[in-house]
Amino acid sequence: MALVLYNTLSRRKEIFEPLSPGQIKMYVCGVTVYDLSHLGHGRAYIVWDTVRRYLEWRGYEVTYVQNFTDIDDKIIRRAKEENRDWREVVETNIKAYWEDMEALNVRKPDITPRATEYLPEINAFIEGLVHKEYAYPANGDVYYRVRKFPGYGKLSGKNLDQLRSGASTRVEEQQTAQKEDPLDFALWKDAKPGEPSFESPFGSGRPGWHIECSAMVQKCLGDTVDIHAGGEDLQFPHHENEIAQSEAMTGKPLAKYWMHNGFIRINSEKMSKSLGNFTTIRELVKNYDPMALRLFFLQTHYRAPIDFTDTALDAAVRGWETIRDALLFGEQEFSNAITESFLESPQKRFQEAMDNDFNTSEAIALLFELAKPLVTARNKKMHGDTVENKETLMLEWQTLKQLSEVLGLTISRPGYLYLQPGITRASDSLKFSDKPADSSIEEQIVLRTKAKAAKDFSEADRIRNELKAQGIVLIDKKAADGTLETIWHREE
RNA sequence: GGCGGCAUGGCCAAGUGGUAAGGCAGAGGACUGCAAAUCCUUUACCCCCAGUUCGAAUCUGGGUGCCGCCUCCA
Repeated sequence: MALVLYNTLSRRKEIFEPLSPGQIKMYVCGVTVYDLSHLGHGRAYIVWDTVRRYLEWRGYEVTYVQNFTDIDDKIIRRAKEENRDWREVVETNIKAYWEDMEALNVRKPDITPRATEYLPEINAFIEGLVHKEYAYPANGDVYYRVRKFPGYGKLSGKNLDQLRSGASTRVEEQQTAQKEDPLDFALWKDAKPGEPSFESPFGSGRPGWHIECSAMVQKCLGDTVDIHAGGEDLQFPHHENEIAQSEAMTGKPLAKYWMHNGFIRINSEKMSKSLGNFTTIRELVKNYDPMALRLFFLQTHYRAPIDFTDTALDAAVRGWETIRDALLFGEQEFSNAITESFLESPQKRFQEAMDNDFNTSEAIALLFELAKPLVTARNKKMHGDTVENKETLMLEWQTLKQLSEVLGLTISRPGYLYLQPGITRASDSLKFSDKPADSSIEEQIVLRTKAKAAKDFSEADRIRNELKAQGIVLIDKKAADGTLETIWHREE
């Protein structure tokens, strides 16, 4: 079975064949670090992280490069507003980015180039384009001559004459005046007074956004990469411009496959700052398990839009609890007896799902299938019953664990056990079985049992709630001999 | 105005020619003093119309609705 993925360039699903066997060069457009990362960034990098993890699981050696745009108008503006040095703004936000991604279990890229670290490459790139007459200097700026590149629009399906009408009204007057064509875009921007600037053959200034990526892709990965990915909004103009720059320069395709992730919506509207419906990752992670968020994003196909609502998120939280409980149960029951055995059928179906353009929805359905018997066994144990079919359960757990990790779904608190190993019973006869683990809990259970016998249910419930507040959950059940007994376990 | 995408049960969401995965929620039953615990059972003809086909949620045409891009943006 072959891996198939949707290529934005052809607008079709294509069989994936890397440029060189077994190896994949992957470039993902990163963030502009002028602010904290929001949910949309979270989704994007969870998606690409999952793609990377899956490709590696599939046996490929992946080189994953993701840049930071660390010089740009918004960074300069933010620095001014906060009366800070722009470099400080950059460092603060990069640090925050790493923290957020770590919480979401997004692995670090192999290489994380920053625009300002690649100025020699950027300058050389621009010079090359000027030399080939794909670019021209104008009053300290340098622009790309869009009409010179025949393939312009091939990624986004736009054509130049359609674009023209819209563009003319939106570009600043001054800029328009010095451009040969309103659609031409800046490769280098002339320094303005009081703004950070860098020396270059074109005078002092700073690079345009699009050229950074072209230069960094080439330097880090070469002329052609296997996968170039980013948010769907980057399709035009960013990726279109990258293609124009890089392909004009090298004469080779910039990327074999172009992939784009869908956006997040809030109440069916695009999430954006101007609409004020903007949530940062760290804000959300305060209240929700990051893995629930990850599950939430991966339950929807990566190209589809996601409507972000409280009810949908709550559902994901509950869903994650199921998988988490299954993982924890296995951890508790079987961690001493780990073998490298897995169930082949679920693995195979998992691969088939993921091979089909990364169908994480189907893959997650499989995770739930594996989790279900584990959770049932867990519940049985919680109710004092014995766990049967341990061999099968262990295989299910190991398979679940393995496949969950491919999706980046792991328990973030190591050593954290959901169920206390010992379960103590308090029967109606007030005699305890098993080893007493905590006498004060047992005393409470005895008191509650007495209260129940006296039909003082409010007192019985009071005791139960008090223990519950301490994480002790009581369950009444009928024992084998027909009498009632109370068993307890500790949660979290 | 140009280009593109989507429309599946209460909510979310797979499924791309053969009689609808999964999650969440709900309902009924068991158990219980009650139950937030657990167990069992259970809930869809896939926006509308026409067509192709032995057969369509899945293909074609038309319609309706929603959304995105065309400007910095994951």
